Amino acid sequence: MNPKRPTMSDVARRAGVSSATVSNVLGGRRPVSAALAERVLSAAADLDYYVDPAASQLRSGRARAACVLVPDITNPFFAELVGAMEAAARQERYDLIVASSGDDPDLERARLKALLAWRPAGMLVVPCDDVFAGRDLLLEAGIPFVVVDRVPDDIGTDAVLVGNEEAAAEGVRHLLALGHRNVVLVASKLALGNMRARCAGAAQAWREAGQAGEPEVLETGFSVEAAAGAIADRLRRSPRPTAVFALNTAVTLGALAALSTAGLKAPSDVALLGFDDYAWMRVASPPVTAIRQPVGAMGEAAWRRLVARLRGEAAPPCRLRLACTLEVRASTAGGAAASPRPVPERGSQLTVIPGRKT
Amino acid sequence: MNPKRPTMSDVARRAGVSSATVSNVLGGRRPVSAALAERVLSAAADLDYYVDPAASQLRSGRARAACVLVPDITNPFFAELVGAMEAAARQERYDLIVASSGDDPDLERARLKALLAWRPAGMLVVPCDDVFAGRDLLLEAGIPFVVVDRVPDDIGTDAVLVGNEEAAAEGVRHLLALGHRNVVLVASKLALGNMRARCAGAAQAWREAGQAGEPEVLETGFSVEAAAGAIADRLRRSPRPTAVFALNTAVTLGALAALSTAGLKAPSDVALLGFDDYAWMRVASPPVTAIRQPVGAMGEAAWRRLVARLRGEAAPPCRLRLACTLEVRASTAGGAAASPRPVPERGSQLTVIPGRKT
DNA sequence: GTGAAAGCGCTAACAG
DNA sequence: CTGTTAGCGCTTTCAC
Repeated sequence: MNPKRPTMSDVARRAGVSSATVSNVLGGRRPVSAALAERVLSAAADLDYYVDPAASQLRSGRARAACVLVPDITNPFFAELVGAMEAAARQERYDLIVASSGDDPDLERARLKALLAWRPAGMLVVPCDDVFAGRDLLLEAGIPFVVVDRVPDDIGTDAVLVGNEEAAAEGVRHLLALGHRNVVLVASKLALGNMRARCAGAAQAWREAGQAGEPEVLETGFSVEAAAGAIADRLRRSPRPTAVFALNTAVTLGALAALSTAGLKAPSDVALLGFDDYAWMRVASPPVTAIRQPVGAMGEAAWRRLVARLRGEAAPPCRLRLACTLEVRASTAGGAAASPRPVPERGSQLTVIPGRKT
Repeated sequence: MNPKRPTMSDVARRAGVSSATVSNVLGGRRPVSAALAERVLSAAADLDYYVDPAASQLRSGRARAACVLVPDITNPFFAELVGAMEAAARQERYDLIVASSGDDPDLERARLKALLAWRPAGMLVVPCDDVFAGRDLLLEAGIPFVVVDRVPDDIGTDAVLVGNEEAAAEGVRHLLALGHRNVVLVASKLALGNMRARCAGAAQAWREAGQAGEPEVLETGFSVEAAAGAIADRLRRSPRPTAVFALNTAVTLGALAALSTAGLKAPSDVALLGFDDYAWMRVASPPVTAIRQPVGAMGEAAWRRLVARLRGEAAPPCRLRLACTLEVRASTAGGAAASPRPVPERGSQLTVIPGRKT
């Protein structure tokens, strides 16, 4: 069909050397005289030749590819995460094979198998739940892997996540500072560890501020519509909360919809604090105060962790926790009179907490 | 390091057959007696064995992997496109290798080379511009490929895109029907064919409605901030347009920001018609009327086109054009009095226009 | 430094 | 139907 792609021996023939020499020049493993190297390189360029990574890996046993599995590449959060991972991997000349688990544990296992079949050097995974059904497949395969974002508590492996507790705590302190004493936390599903951690962090900050009890928690499910309905219902009951703290993007969208249907204005009627930070939050009316997760940094950090393992690092598993930042806008700050002062930095951007062996 | 992954001969030994038989059972290429097939399958299951696609492809010359190159996986539009492609590919047991070109023609070529090195069965590409610098690499490689979304006019290959002209025309007709006679079109960069096509479609609908001249066109660049600035400037000059038609997501966000800074309300002061359709548009105030692109359908269609070629279809190149739909919301419709009637279907969802040979 | 030859895991001929 | 054998494109001994 097509004029077959050139092979390494084509290059060798053209340069008048053996294929072993071509391999050594291109792979840079063993020294080759400058003269020959020159000839090989120009022959390769003439033929527009590049090494077949599959064949290379088959023979050498070393892969120059890694895999990424996320619950849903369609979700902008994961898309950005994958984008950052890809950029980082490219710099070290690794190719990335990406798959989605569709938030389904069975599919997660199936996709993991398909990915492992490629015999990648390593794997980056965002599990679809806290059980992480695919974990044993990874352990069996014996390749390094890093668990990202949704990290089971007992995971005995490298992990990269955000400081969910601290982020939620900062959000609650912000609301308390504005005088809110009747705050409702809105979570999608408390089955997700991230959601539980955010609720826990919020509750702790609440107590530490000397407040009685805990903020109320509303669990709405994943869809924007469901969240909108549940929040609207809650806003109609009294006592009406003075602030809504939405713990993910979908719920934040739901909260905006609920405010609109309930005919309430933020921040005058109810303050709104959201999670995740997207362009539309800056142009919403009012612009939405939100907790920004360092998505890109998470992707990069996960890749760096993986490469370290690929290079043979044998240190005990470690858990990287990246700090979120609070972006104060009008939905909490009270119109134009909002406090435009910068939010104080909370420690360093990157905290390393050693993980536990399993 | 790890207890080496089982190979096909491990399975053969365990089942007491030759590796060729294992291959035939697992690959289903040639008939095998039920008894042996049974033994092989259970041996494979015991060992948790799965075929190495790289080795398989090396020997057979047939790849069970395809590649996708998009400008930026971080962009929700492309993320959704890739998600749809992945889902479609998975159903036919193909793996997808995904890369981003970073909207840079040089990187596009480099990434294309890296992808082609895997000797994929085929390729799905969203070029980063209308030049499509990587085209020759694909032609050289001699594998089937489908160009998606940003399709050069003279492309002599399979292509999948939306009906940009028709979509923009429908948008303009909607605005005209609401009485708008002073409309400004806002494009990111007219260097992109999609943007030019949308302007052209809008202008044609304008003329066909018996209006004089053409709608004014504003070119703002890619960033939300730049768009916001340019649009705000324009809104301050007179005569102020009565409607703004934003031709992509970023510009739509920019338009919202501009309205806000200019202190204008949609639709009473200025109507706003956006492009692309995301959840936030439904909860914006006012909810944004927008042209929805059938992103998922595009991804699926592109995959189907590719598989057809992989199966050896030799028909002349074809250009699939999918229809967009207008989602009418409050930003154009005039508050609660908005016309909530369904938008009439414009022909079939899928139009096939034969491409030209190059 | 360089080349010849073996072999990674698999499938396609071919023999039986 | 099933087994034997060769070889895909590459890297790696091991000679020289």
